[in-house]
Amino acid sequence: MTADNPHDGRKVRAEERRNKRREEILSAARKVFSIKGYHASSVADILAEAGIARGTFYLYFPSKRTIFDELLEGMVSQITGCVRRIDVGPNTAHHLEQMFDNIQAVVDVLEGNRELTIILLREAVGLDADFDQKLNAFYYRLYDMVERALSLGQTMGLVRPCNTRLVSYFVLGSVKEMMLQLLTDDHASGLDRETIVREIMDYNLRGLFRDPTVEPSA
Amino acid sequence: MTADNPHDGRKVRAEERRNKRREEILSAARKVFSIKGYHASSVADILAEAGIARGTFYLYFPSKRTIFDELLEGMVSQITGCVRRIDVGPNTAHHLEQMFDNIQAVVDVLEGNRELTIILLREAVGLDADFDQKLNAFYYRLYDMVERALSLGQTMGLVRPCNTRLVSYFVLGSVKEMMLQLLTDDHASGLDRETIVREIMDYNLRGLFRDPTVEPSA
Amino acid sequence: MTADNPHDGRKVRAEERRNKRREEILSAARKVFSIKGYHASSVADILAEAGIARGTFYLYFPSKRTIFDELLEGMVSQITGCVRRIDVGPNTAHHLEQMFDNIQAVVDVLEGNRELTIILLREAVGLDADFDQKLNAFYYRLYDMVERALSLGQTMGLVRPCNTRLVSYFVLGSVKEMMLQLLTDDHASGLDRETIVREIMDYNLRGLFRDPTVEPSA
Amino acid sequence: MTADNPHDGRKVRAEERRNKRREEILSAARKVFSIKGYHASSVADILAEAGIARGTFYLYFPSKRTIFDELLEGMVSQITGCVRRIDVGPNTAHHLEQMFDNIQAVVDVLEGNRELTIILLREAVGLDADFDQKLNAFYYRLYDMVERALSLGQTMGLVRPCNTRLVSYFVLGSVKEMMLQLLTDDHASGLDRETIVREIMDYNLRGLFRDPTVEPSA
DNA sequence: TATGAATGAGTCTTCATTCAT
DNA sequence: CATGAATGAAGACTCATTCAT
Repeated sequence: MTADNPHDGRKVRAEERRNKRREEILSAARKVFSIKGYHASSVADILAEAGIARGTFYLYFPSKRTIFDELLEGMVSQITGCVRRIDVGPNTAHHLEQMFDNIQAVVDVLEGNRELTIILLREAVGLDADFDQKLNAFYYRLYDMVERALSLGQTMGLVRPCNTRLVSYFVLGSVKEMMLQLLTDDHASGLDRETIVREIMDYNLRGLFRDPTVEPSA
Repeated sequence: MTADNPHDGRKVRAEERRNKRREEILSAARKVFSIKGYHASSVADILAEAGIARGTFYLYFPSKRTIFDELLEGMVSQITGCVRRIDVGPNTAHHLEQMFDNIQAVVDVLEGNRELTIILLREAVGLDADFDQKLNAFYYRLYDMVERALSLGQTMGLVRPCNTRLVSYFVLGSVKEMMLQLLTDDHASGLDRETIVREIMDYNLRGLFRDPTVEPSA
Repeated sequence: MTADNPHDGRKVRAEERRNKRREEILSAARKVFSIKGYHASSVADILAEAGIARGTFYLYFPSKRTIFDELLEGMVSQITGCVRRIDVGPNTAHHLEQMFDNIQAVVDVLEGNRELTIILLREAVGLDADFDQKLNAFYYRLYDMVERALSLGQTMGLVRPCNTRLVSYFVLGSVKEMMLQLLTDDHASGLDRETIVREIMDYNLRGLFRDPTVEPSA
Repeated sequence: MTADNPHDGRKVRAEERRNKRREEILSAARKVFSIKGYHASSVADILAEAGIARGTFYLYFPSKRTIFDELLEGMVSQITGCVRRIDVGPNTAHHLEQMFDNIQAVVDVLEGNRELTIILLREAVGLDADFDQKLNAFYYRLYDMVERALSLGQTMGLVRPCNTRLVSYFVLGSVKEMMLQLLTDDHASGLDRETIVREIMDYNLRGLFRDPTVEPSA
């Protein structure tokens, strides 16, 4: 059971090599998908990018579709994972900070996974009913988080009266569109993360706060 | 010269029948594409939906791709056509009204073409370089319109200082996301157009206006 | 029964119109086939050339294949019809004259039906087993005529000993190739019929005659 | 560096297998095309003949057209390659021998590639402008060789005055027709190569030589 | 008789997946 | 484990022929 068991050691190293290979293929697929899109990308493209043989691919992934799923699942869980539920506290600033942190975290993840983000925002829709379902579930979860935050804010008198469901669409939609354009258009980038997040906050909060005297962005 | 010339009459009726058939096929394609997406839809699906034979399809449209293009082009031109450039006048209310009218017009078009809107918002990306180009051109045009309106608003002291490009992404993104969700989710609809437009205006304007005392929604 | 029976007259005129139409279509098909070849020619091409509707074509000919057959049959019977069996007479010159006349007649027919000749020589092979059969029958008949003439010539001591079958291939082959090239290449034409026939005679006879002192071409 | 390097060995054997398979498919296509002709042959026919799956075909050849081209190109280059330009020497016999060798070589190639010859002589015309071009270029080259040989012969006083272009058509035409008939008709074969070549020589030379006392065939 | 819209069998080609080596 | 040749289902498109008007 100890690590110095030669049998286990071999196993471990084999496992490591296998994982390394897996990652290489995933990486190649990520690149290919983000450039050409799911449908325009062939398994052959991934093979070429990864420098492996056809059979090898299917040794690690059961299908083209599966590897795409896995890439997106990873992205989805990263995003879901980086968002923290707003902690109900006594003072406003605290909530704002949490919201700010959340947005910043999400933007960080998106920017840090340029390729996956592009895939998620452009290609991950309309593949088939199965996948649409999954993706919808993901987005619903995000909508719900935003919606609950809004409701909470309304209860606390921080957020003006509004249809929270609709506004949750607005909030996520505005972020999605901006991120996609920023990552896609070469001449649209060049903005630092700070600016981006502040613009998001300003845009959203000034529209959401009942009390216009609050100044969210320092 | 009169319409009751039998020859002309026959011609006219033939033309009518032809257009009717074309519309039927377009309609079938619209439905199929909006449900299954471009790639998952086969010409056979369209034939089945339209109740016609293979050859008939190609009698009216040269390819699967072409009919898809035509559907989207129609949608794009409807949207582009219903938007009026904001007329620069002396008083704020006037501008707001114009903006309101524009948004209302767009929302009307989108709601009136549920299937096409779904296609436009979900599927019309990543098909191929050619089409992406066209679609980008369309969105750029919209971005520019919004951006120019924002700049004008800033000049006139109505709009707070902001990165107008980024904010144009926000504005369109929020509307796109909301419309897609509204048209896609069965339980999310049920909102009347009035409410939707007012929410859009509130959400956007309260974030954009420098003077928070303005009350855009009556 | 007389021609002035109004009913018969109408019938006759109808028959005439019908034949005229038939000829127009045949003519259009001839042109189209000779330019684009059988396979590259579509029924639509013929319709366009003839200025008729799809259905009309099938009112006169049961299929694309049939009209092609008919064109070639016409050509074949013209050729077969213009060749006269060599009349066995006592003197050589007479035979030569007959041969000369035959060749001249064939060349006349071929030159007078440029389009059909091209079709016959280029396209009328490899269509399908059925047609190949027919065409072979036609050529066999020609081979046989030449072969019998050669045998006769040998019996009469005019033709040198040779494999008459092989030589019949040579004779027809040389004429076929030349005609095709002459009709096909624009810069190869310009030769008058006289020259062509004399060259054919010289080429063939000087090789076939045992007695080299004979001077076939005047 | 030696051949028994296991890696190289495997590579070499793989290459061999690939070539073998290629040849099998080529062979199947050759057979199918020579029997049914290009247009009447479907890729499915070739697959059935070769005993392979659809995909396999396209693994070795990009299209039906391509494999046909390759077959003919091979035949064309074999023919072109086996013909030697007549070497200008002082005595007649020498020239005749060279001519004889050339004809013999061509006949050998044609007889040794029965199927390809049939394809070349029957089908390789009227496929499309592209291919007709190629084939014409090939024939023009042959015509030119014959024509130049004739001109040379005329200069040397060996060949009687004649239109060398026309006669080059005669010469090639006679050989083409005979070969096609010989290879196509089952009952027409049975002649040995010697006889065939001698008949060709006799037929052509006795018509071309000014001096009829020359006896080309021993 | 003439029309031309409709038909659908037939073909080529692609590409994700399998499997023997 | 790795390989890449082989597979064959699936899909787009053509065009000769039919038939209702």
